[in-house]
Amino acid sequence: MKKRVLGTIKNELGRDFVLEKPKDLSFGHYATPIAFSLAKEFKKSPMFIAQELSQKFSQSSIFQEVTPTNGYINFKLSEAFLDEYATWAIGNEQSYAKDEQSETILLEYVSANPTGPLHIGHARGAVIGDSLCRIGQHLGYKITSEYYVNDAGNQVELLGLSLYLAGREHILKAPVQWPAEFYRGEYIVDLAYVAKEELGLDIFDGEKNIAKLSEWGKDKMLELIKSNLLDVGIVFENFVSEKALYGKWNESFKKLEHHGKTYEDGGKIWIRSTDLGDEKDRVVVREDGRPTYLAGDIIYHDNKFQRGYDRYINIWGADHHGYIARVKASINFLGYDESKLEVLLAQMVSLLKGGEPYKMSKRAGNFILMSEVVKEIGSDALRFVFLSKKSDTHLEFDIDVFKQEDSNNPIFYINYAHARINQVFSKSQKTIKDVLHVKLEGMSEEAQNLLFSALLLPEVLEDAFSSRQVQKVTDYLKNLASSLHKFYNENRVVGSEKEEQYLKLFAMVGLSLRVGLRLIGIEAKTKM
RNA sequence: GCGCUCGUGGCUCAGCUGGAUAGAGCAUCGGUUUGCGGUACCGGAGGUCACAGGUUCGAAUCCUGUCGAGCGCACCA
Repeated sequence: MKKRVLGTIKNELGRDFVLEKPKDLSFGHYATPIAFSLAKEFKKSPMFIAQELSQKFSQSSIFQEVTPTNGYINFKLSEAFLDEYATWAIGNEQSYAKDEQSETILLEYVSANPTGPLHIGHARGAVIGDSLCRIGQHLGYKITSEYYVNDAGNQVELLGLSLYLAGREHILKAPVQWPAEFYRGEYIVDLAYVAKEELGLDIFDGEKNIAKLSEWGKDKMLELIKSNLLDVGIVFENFVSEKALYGKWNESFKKLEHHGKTYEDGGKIWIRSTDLGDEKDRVVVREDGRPTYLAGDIIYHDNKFQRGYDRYINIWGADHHGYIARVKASINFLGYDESKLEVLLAQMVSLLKGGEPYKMSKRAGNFILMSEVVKEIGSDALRFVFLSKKSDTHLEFDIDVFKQEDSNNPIFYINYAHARINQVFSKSQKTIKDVLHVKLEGMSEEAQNLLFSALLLPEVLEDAFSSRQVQKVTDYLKNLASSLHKFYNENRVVGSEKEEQYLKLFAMVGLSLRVGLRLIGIEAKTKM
């Protein structure tokens, strides 16, 4: 819809312009302040220019009215145009709000260490990534979702050691000293028991078995993570193992060397990341020859860029923001265009329950499991909260709100609107087919506005995706639901003389609610 | 100390490629049903957009400085 409008206006004006939403729908559906910028150029008043320009549109069929107001030009779409679009959309649910973008994107998210179940902090990046993926794919982008598995390095070793100690302590009842940094969550003890079943009791016999426990435990944890993800409807296309890529280090290293971006100092190998704005140069190979974590990421990004996507998006926890500069520098040093990499940061989440704050920490024992919260409020609500705020702002929410069944609970509120529409249809004993032919013309101002809001979904999706701000979708859905409830309260549908028109209007609203929800991973309810 | 992010009604946040009276939800106060689910709707009150300068026709939005908050500052991952 917006594209048609943009096209039509641009055609008349013959230049670029900003198209925005008026503050108030009573001004029109779209508006442009272009007259202000032209005022200087033509040395005429904005009012005069707006007046003149708006007359150009008097013949257009998609606008009912184009009016100059205080220098703005306001466009009001014609009912025939809105109706035509709605009729098509209702009749073509599968194609509605789709687009034909062709960019290929590699989207990496979650990538939590395979050393424990997902906690609530991971959940945010997870649902944002998944929703971006769904929305983007709907718009035609070719998106591949990927999970980078940190299966090399200390963390996994630590997992093996922790399992080993847990087994000795709880199963063999041997006295054990726990170093501070070891994993102490309950899941470690549970997993130790599983190890006893699957690997036999003597796995806890001597330290020689720790490597085996690490490897086995990591696989188990990855399975657990996958099932945590599946519980909220997330399935990854690719899992890439850090360990498996390690063999390619020489290849990547040669590229860095070739570009003269490495040097040796103190027996270690460094990269000159300060050249590109990093605070200091970084070690990539330690004195003892072991590559650092950054080296792993260099290999991984080398691998990513070799696969030739148009764009790369990483979703990281906000505590990694200092890491962005060095990864970007590395990509540049490898000879790639680092501006193709975009990093979205997911900020911390603070959870409340009945006003009481929860504290969480990744390593200590008192973090909140994602699965726990899913169990309490369900996948839909969990997804909705995490999607309803910009990813890089702190998010605070109270679990109890999502157990309420009233307008305090946005997911309930939106579902209720959708269910209401269904209810009205069944009460009227008519189907969508029965009303599709009805023309949405001669309707009240409110009805027209509701229709217009319902038709905004495609541009909301486009905007949300290109700005990587999924909360624009949740906001839109809340507003649309609110408009529906309001309209419902003020207008009787069943039995009124406008019944068929209103049913068609409702069908359109229901469609946008349903499709919008689906694209953020939530199935709309038809009954409450 | 350095870097990043940020500071908008009591609370949680929109708005930030400069543009029409700064918006919403919650909380609060007051209303709405002899009608399709009141599990809903309407209205009131409440804001020096942290502060001080600057840029301009116009600044919550851009620039500079000050104050305050969070996070990061590993050869860990």
